[in-house]
Amino acid sequence: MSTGEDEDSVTLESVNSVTLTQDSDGSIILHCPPHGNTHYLPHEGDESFEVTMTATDDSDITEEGVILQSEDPQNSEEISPVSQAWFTTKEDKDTLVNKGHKWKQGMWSKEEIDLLMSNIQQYVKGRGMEDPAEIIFEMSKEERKDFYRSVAWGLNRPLFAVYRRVLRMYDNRNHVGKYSPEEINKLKELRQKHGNDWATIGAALGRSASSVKDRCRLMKDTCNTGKWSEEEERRLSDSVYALAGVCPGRAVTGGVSWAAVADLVGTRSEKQCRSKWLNYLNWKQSGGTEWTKDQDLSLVHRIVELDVDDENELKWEELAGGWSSVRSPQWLRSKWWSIKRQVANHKELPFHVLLKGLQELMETQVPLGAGTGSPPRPVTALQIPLQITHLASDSAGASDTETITLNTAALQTLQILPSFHLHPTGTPGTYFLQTAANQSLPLSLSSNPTVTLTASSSPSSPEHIILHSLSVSVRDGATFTECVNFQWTSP
DNA sequence: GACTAGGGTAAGGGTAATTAAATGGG
DNA sequence: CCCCATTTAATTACCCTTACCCTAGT
Repeated sequence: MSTGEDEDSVTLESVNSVTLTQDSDGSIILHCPPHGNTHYLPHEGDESFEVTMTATDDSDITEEGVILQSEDPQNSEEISPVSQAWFTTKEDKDTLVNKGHKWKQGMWSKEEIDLLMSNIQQYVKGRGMEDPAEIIFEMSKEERKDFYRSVAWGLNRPLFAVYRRVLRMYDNRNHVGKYSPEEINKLKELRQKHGNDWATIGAALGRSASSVKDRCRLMKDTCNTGKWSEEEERRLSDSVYALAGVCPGRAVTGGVSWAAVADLVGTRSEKQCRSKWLNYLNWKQSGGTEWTKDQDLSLVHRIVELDVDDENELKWEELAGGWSSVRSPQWLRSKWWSIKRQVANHKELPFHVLLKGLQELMETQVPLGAGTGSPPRPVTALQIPLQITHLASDSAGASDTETITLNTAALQTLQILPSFHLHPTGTPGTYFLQTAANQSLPLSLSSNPTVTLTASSSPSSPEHIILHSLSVSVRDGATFTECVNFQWTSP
């Protein structure tokens, strides 16, 4: 895409209005004022017309453009036995999985957290209380009897895992942030006095037990920081190979006790050893080659091929196989993260949308992340192809409603910004809606948003269309809520 | 007395985000 | 050589599981 020409056309900057222009090469450019005035101005129909963009996937649309939601599949589901017992053993897990039950572990997905929170909310509301912390920390277990069972509904995790997460989530001494130097000193003192009684130490510091425990793991009185010396690196490799019981040069990416390694190394903590090994030494010792830029795309391709719905279904051990430039599965995973984070709104995107978008972008050489120009680090958001069936530009003056069809995926990634561009890709009818970063719209997977633009042609220059309003509505379940409604005043 | 459900702890393997240091052009 | 913007290495806050322990009730 010829970004240069686009820049040129950004000449038309009316302060209080949004203009949609089309330049010589056919690019359509939409401009909003730099600070996005959002005050409401009820303008009547004078020369305006409406463009309604309606999200469609394969579901049906009513005449108003409101899409009927296909039934929630979730309701019909049985309560999973996984979430109803306090299982702790591997055997329990295996028997349940063999019976065909889902068993989730590892990091909680956003969906799971949302479900958990809403379960808690429901439980609390049902009992006429307002603060879940009351139940969790103040009630006796008799009083909260079925609490954990209830909130675990719909989650394919054992009760104890749910229980853990709830405690962490509502313990306000658990997300305190960085330790100050004073805290560190106090922590060292307390450690001397109380040993590994983390609960006591935590109470004295106003931190959770696990927080102080973790902080202590990072510091060892004999620890070096900063760059590793060659001598240290050598000790690390020797220790890892010795403890893993393999001959030097073989890849080792797990199965060693890092605490034991750290003891042998002497000058580094277990965390430092692990990190150094997995992110550098393992690869260096086994004669790895440098990772090249085009392997970024190869990685995306390989992930696409796996065709999984959820990112945490990816098996990094498998993905890491086959290339000498990969330092460890963990390293490859962080590589993926750095690729993914170039998309400003990656967190809001469903996995398959993100993947597809990334692939398209990388294949078409659209630069990600940093722009080429002088403005510092303008992180671009994902560009989403937009199917535009037709756009009203004739019949200036007539109040007109046009429907622009775009897929749901596109709208899920829409970000409202001071300025965004619509520019054609060469294929008539296919456009990119490109927005810049920062203000993203929290559209969820299930939402079917409707975008409405109101605009009018400019009397002085008929080829310019002034955008008066832009609103986005999102349906969440049965309720239809408006989540963005910008109106701009005319000059 | 053994057994069990529910609840709890410390240790240690992890991830994700931030910060510090190195690097590569202009 | 300096000045930056990026990239990479190191650090750190926080997360999750495992392996065990405890207690009240049966």
